Amino acid sequence: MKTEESKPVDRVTVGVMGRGDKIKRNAPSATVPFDAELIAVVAAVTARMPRVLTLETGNSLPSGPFESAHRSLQAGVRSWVERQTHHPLGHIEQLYTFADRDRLESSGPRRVISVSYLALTLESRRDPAPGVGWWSWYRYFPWEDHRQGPPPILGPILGALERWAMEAPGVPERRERRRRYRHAFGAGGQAWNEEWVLQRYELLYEAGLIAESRRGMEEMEQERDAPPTGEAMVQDHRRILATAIARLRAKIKYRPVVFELLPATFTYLELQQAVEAIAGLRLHKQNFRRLMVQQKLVEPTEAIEHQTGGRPARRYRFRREVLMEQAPGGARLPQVRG
Amino acid sequence: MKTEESKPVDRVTVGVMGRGDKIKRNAPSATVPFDAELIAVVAAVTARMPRVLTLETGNSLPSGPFESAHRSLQAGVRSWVERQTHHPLGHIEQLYTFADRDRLESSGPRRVISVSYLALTLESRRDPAPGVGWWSWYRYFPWEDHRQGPPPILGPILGALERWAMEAPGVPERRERRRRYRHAFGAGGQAWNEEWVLQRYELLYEAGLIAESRRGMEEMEQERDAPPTGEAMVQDHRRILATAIARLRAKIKYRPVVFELLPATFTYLELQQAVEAIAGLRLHKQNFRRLMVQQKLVEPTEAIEHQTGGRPARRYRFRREVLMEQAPGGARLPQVRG
DNA sequence: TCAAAAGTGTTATCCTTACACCCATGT
DNA sequence: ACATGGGTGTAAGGATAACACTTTTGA
Repeated sequence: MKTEESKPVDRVTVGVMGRGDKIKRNAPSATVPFDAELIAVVAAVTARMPRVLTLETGNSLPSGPFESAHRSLQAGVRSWVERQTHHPLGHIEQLYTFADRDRLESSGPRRVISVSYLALTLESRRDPAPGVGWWSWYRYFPWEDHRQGPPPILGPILGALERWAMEAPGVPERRERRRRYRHAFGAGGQAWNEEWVLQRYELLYEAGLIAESRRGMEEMEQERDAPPTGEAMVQDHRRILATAIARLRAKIKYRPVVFELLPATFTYLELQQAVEAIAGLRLHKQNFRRLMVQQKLVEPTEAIEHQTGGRPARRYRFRREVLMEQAPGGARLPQVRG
Repeated sequence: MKTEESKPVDRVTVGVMGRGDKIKRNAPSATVPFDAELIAVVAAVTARMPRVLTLETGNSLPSGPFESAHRSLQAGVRSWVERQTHHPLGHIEQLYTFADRDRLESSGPRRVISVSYLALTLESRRDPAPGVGWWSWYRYFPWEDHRQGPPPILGPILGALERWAMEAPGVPERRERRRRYRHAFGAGGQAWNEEWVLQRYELLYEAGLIAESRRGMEEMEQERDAPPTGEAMVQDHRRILATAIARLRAKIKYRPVVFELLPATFTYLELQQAVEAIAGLRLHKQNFRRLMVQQKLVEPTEAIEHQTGGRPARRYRFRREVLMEQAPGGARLPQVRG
């Protein structure tokens, strides 16, 4: 897996250069130009499931080249998603940019720079294009949904990771591998941290338990006893999805982004269930409410929802003003006043 | 939330498309290729000042084209910074990617994709290249340093912003402009939020108070009574610096990144002053200490510092283990246990 | 001796967590 | 009637903010 390494490159050119000489900033390079690709993770929550908008019946994310007609990267993303899926986007934010090393194209090796985005919307099913659909996140990451407690798939996965740890050459390596997987997956008495989606995916990848990692290696057989580790995606799209999930799970805690995934009004339970779907965790009802009340995130409407299966519930709306207000979550610095 | 259906449908795909049909993803585009540029904000804290590593005696950030020889974007950034400044980098993270619209080059219009990075290091002055140097952040953003209370420059700036607000065509526009600048700058009874560096810069830019915004408009004279708004930089480098400062000010609150800016051991005061330099705020001594103690971020060493100007102080070291431990700051979700 | 900074303690308040319990409705 | 979810109250414990104060050095 290409992970950006942190070892300094040894290529250090030392030269003598005066103030007048222009340092070559932004000089048109003699190197090959790049293709720029835009990739979108479009997320929604429907029927208590977090979902992602896909092409090719679930095998890839909407994506396409950045073109000169696009006014900006964001505009390009919007354009591609709408063209490919007929779905207009609302809230959108940049995720990450990475450069594949020498992706091969018919016209020879070309490097591609990929800029990924995360968009939050409501699922809409009017006029979808062929092959376009919404799939649960947990189809691709079945070990990430802990709403009903640790999912059954986790046992076999931990077993396979333990075997992987034992395969390591030396004793310290074995210990290190075990420490890492237990830490990432909350095994061995440690707590599950729902934000570490990417770390878990990369660990599985490194352990050869992810289908994508076996690509290219011709006819490498499935490891004996390898557990199922979710549906694969084209290229590294699943990795990008993991990045998006991690980002959203982290962000939901300190910015009011859930509301982008909800209709204009909603009950407390719907709100809580949206957060639960994203975090993959069950939350405490009363305290969740109190949190909303106390942070003044919502205000009541006149509407009452009767399709609750119990007592009718008031519908609330997001207080848009909070976006303008102070306090982006917890100010963890003990400021001195005066 | 949509409640019409209660069955957890896991998949909603409309349309007929086999796995074999290919949607045109990543098709080699007929559009112009791009140059990719890497830009680095290299930050350090020395003598109670947050500093940035610059070229051209303070006018630009280290940058250069991404080349085919680079193994990754990060490797490219490291390579350029070391080549241009002879400074090796430690901690590094991606900031943002943007695409300029049609930057003009000698060979005609070409689009450039810029990927910016933030690096944290210790200042070192061995063998600096000519024109290379470290400058205080606040040379570029003099309104951002509130460690001695609101800086004197803030008065004239608010005055100019008020004039800008009054210039607006209609009454509601005037009101809106006033609301925006007061909100961003903590004027009119509102609190200063040190994280909103980029918003403040962009507001000044929009108001025509930033030198960079007057570029290209030929011989547009300095507005009468326009206050000094810091040193300018080449292109949009100052904007990138604003993004970096904002990011660092936010991140320092929930991730232990300050330690990347400090030597291996340090006193509490040095630690506090580094945070103060970055945040541009004074912090409460005792409570700051308590925060460090309680979060177990540091551990004492045997060393005692005598050059304190007062009672000697113990030197501490960062507990690297915390990076591996739980709790990424505040878990703002009331999880249910069991 | 005094300035300067290190370092300790105490209090009131607020936030978080965890329980316990009642309310209103549809079936 | 009862299951289901809506909605309220309260008490313990921990974190935070704001003070007040003592200690130890160098100059």
